[in-house]
Amino acid sequence: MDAQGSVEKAIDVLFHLHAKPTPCGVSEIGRALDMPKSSVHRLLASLVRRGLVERDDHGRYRPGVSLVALGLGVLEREPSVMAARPVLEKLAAEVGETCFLVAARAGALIVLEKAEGTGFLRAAPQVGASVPVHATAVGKLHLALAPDSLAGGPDGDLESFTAQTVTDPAALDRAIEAVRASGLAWSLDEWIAGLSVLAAPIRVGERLAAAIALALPSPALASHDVAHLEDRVREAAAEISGRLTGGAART
Amino acid sequence: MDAQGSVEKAIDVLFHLHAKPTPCGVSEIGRALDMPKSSVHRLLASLVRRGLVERDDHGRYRPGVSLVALGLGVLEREPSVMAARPVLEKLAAEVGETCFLVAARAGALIVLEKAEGTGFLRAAPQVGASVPVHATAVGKLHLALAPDSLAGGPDGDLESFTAQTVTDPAALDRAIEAVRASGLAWSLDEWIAGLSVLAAPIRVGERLAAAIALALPSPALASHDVAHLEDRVREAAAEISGRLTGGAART
DNA sequence: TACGTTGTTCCATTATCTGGAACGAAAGTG
DNA sequence: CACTTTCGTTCCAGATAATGGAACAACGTA
Repeated sequence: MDAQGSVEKAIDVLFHLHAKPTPCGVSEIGRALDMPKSSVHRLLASLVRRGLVERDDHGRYRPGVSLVALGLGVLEREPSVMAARPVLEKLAAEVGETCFLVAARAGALIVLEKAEGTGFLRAAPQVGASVPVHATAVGKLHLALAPDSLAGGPDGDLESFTAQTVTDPAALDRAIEAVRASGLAWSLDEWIAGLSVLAAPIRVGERLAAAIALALPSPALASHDVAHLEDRVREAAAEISGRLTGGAART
Repeated sequence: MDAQGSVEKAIDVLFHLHAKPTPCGVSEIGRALDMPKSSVHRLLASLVRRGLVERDDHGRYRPGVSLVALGLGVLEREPSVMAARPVLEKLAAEVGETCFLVAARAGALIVLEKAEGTGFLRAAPQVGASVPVHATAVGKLHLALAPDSLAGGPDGDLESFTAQTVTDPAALDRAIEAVRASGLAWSLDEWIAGLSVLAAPIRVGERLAAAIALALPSPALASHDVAHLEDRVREAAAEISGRLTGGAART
């Protein structure tokens, strides 16, 4: 966690600003990151000069708007996002629930895109956020189909989020085997109580490029035709796969 | 444009990666930014360690997924975005055309949010991008109602984008006066040929907090009831203003 | 008013960044 | 297939730029 160079310290400052919901002052950051005020001040000055950090009316610091262009640029660069966006929106509108595009990046599972449904379950994970592996549908999907894409095996540290979280490695292995057999993954209240997720793989060739996930409030499972949901999610994933391999990713 | 410290150089490298559509190599960046390979390599290593930069299969460098969390975090932090999002979506769905939320940040006009319509005109500006001042509807709106929010007066450098761009300062002043009188701003092919935009101010108290913009292909103006469009955009802006002042910005 | 805290500036010390050169590997070329 | 070019990476002495304590001024508060 220690910073080695000035650029890494600057990035740490940036992430601290990002983590805090309200603008921060120099002294506060210095105390939190154990850095002298003058260093924080100088690093912030550099960040401000490049627009990564701004100052509000009271002189306090907050993340700057240049970051949104950088962040959105990353998403536009991802072909899977471009291919998945319309499909996600169509699926979300049909089913009325929120669905996500998730992929393994830098050894973690990152939410790349989201299409919100009409139900109460809005914005469960944020775009850009990372989700746990062993307690989510997309995580089990990756463990089953592309375990190498995730850093750090799920061994030993199976954190328990809810009473339904699978914490026994052997049980997790069985679940993974079931996912491999069916080509679909479920997560029933295993990460967040009341949240059930159905995930399907998006393949390009033999590789697992990403996963599509449909999130529902667990009680809503009773009022849905589960077999139909599985078919629709599978179809959507296949459609995205087709767009990716077919090369029709242009706007 | 010259970098002074290592953090600013690192940020310059980051922006260069963002500007290039494809992943870059160390030497290429060094040549473009006039920096020795070894410096670029070390800066990139720091950026990679913090996840702001990633490497593809061929070892080349590209912006990393950490940036999307940072960028999206900035948007979530903006109350105007949270307040405007549902209104923008509703307006876009009703009119069938793309509409934007634009605000002045750091002396420039930044697109904060976008709701795409069903027409052909998709994604004209990107979220996070900046738009010119004197040739756009939102720009004239800001010049009329809050000129101090924009850095650098529009004097002298009225760049001509199309044949319709207003390049005469006196004519621009007259246009600004008309905007101030009507409370609405139009841009007819002044920035991009074929693109017409209608903008209305979002006020919080006396201050101009942001602007809502409805973009249409210029030929579509004939098939729309322009007076009705103006009313709807005005209503939408008023609704966002109300959400901002009413304090009902919670999810 | 006196106090505590803030953001900012200054400056000598030295740690850190610099950037040229050398290296092995990979890609391109004859 | 050998040759050449270009790539990414590592190394290291020199020198620049980062460091952090102290002093300063500006608010906001007791």
